[in-house]
Amino acid sequence: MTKNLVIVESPAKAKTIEKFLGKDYTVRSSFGHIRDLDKGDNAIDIKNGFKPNYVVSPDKTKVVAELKKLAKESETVWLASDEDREGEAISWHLFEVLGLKEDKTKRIVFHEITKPAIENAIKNPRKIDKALVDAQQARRILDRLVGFELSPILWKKVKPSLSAGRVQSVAVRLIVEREREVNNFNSQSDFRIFAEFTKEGQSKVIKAELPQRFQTEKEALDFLNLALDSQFGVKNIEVKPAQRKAAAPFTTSTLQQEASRKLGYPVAKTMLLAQKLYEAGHITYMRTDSVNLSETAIRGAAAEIIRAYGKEYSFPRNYTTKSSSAQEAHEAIRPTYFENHSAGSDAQEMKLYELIWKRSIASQMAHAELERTIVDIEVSKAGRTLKAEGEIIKFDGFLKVYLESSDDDEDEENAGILPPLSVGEKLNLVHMISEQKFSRPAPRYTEASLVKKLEELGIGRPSTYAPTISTIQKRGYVLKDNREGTTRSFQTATLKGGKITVKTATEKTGVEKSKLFPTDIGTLVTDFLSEHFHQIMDYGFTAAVEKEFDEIAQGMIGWNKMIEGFYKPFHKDVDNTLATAERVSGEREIGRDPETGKLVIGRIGRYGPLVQIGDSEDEDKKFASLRSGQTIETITLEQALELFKLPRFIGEYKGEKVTAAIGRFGPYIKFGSIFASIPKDRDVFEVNLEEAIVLIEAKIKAEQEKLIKSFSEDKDLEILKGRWGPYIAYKKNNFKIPKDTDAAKLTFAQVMELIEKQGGIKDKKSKSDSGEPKAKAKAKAKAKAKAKTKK
DNA sequence: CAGTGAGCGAGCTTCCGCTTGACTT
Repeated sequence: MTKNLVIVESPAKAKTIEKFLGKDYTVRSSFGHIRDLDKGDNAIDIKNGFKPNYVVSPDKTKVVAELKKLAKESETVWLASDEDREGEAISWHLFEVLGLKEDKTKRIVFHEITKPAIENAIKNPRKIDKALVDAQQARRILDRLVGFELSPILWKKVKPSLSAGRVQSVAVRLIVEREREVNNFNSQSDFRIFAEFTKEGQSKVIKAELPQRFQTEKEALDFLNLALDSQFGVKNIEVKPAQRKAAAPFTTSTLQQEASRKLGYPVAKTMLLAQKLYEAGHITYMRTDSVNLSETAIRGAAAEIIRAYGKEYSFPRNYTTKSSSAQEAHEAIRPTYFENHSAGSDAQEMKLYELIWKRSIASQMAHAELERTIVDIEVSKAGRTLKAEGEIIKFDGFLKVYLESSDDDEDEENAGILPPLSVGEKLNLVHMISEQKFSRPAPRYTEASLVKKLEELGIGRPSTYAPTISTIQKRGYVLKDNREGTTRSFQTATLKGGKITVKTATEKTGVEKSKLFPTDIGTLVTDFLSEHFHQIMDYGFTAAVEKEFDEIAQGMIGWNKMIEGFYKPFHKDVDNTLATAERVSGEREIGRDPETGKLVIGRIGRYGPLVQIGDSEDEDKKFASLRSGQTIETITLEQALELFKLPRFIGEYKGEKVTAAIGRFGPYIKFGSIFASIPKDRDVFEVNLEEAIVLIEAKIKAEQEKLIKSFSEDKDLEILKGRWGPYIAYKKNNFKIPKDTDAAKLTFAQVMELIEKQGGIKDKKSKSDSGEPKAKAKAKAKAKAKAKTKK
């Protein structure tokens, strides 16, 4: 029998709070939302004011049953879910589902998990804010309406199983548009002048640069020629104090960005590691949009900074959140105990913890005091001055522990220390270089920079950034990929020892690592949705509906009124699109085949993007799949024709033809019935007979080693080595072997037992026979369940 | 359109936000 039941969202939080509250309080967790809209078509009664039909989520029935029981036994139930829209809704659903009584229920909130905060919350209970709950219902219903009306359009007009939604479709659009920007970018070049000097009698190099840029190589060379006859001297020295300030402590989004830049973690990995640190009690909650720190945290950080670095390094303060969409239900992400400089159960967790610790500590440390020196160096004959910059750190402050990285720090070379100089002083030129520099397009998104952009647009929440990124990749809209880049030449000239040498040098351009690229399907779907659902695809759509949700939360409008206002025109577009829009395949005319004069087109087929010679009427049209990295939008006629050169005849081996081609699993060599994959570093168009024979022989050998064991009891039974380890093959059926068993030692009886356990063999040919295939049985069960709910 | 082991054809797919598990089917 408990007096008080407190319900929070997270079990780790429950554990901590229980300690603060003592024995009169039982603290349990709801594990997030306990109810959601029903799965099928009867989730929302559109004709009846969009009345939602909520059901307890299947994985929550146990939690709900337990909470119900505890609630019944308790004198007071304290609903302590987060203080934001979703949290308020969780409390309301709990109230409804648990059948709570108003006079025995109290709603409390706290933004930080500290004893005073919890005690204060208990002293100040309130009622459930129904207007805020309604705002959440509107959000939920709008997302369902958008997602479940748009996706089926894609199934009909593009391809089955695709999806669309308020968040994901805009995320894909960002990537598609960035890709087009990059591909259409017209790179311009100009010429920059760099120089290095020394002070008389010293070896320390002073680096300088001409602030102006030259448009042509001739202007740059003219400048070098003038410099050739020039004297160099210090014309002016400017010394300015400067400051650098620490960045705010981490939110989910900034944590993901920094972990990506500094540690190279994908966002999902960062969240997984953070979750573990949180569950172990090392850090505060990792899904937050707030930069706020509790009083306790600020005091704790200050104490640790003073202890470890000294009083002058401490600068306690709080930060304010810039993002307007922030709901600030939690603290910033920080260590629970600042005195622990290290925590975590493996190297990756420890690195992430260290990053969080440093960032949080730095946020409470003093500004760095710098002295920036700018020296103008006169080039006597040219009438222009070069600039040399130096920076001295007078007081390192927070830089002692942490410096935030930026996405493009290529140009960002730290200014060094300059030797003492005086105006009028002569300098010796070591060398002067003119270099052609090319402008660059906006960079393609990484997972983390996409999260940053989404947050700026107010799209998505801390709990959904990582899942959204994985969804758009799973749907095949977006691909995380690398590009090798191409070599390009640039002009450079060096003035050294009274001589000018002109040279053409080369550099790599377009190298990409772990960047997000749109696939053909991603591009196609984005164009389709943009054409027919301009409003949903607008980058400001979420911000606009958020404004209306806020009005609902303030009681200014009813939620069903808002939804109705949105749904009427939206649904009209849906009907209209279903009725009138053509099925799309992303077809693009690439050119004409010079041999036959037939049309060459690119489009998306059943198995993905392909090029085709001859239109759909053509009897002898030919097909070829695109290779990875190629897209319908960018493939050239030359590249397309190249694809038709496959399969390519390489030569003969043992009297049989050897050919090379590209299949569903990549490039391969074919020899009789043998297929051997061509390794990544070899080109399918270049591989020669000698190399092919090596691959063929290796494959034959692998085939021979494939058989691990056969059985005299039954010739059809074999244990084979497959792609995923040993498996049992029996009469065209395959069966798994448990991980920890030695496949070679299995006896006939053991193998038969394994087969029996996995449902025995099924006749492949005849249709209705012993035992239905698994998938089918499942589908049937589902259909039955559906029929039931409809009644 | 086409290749490795399964599947081979009827009925399914899908949204966004909260939160963690997991009976091995």
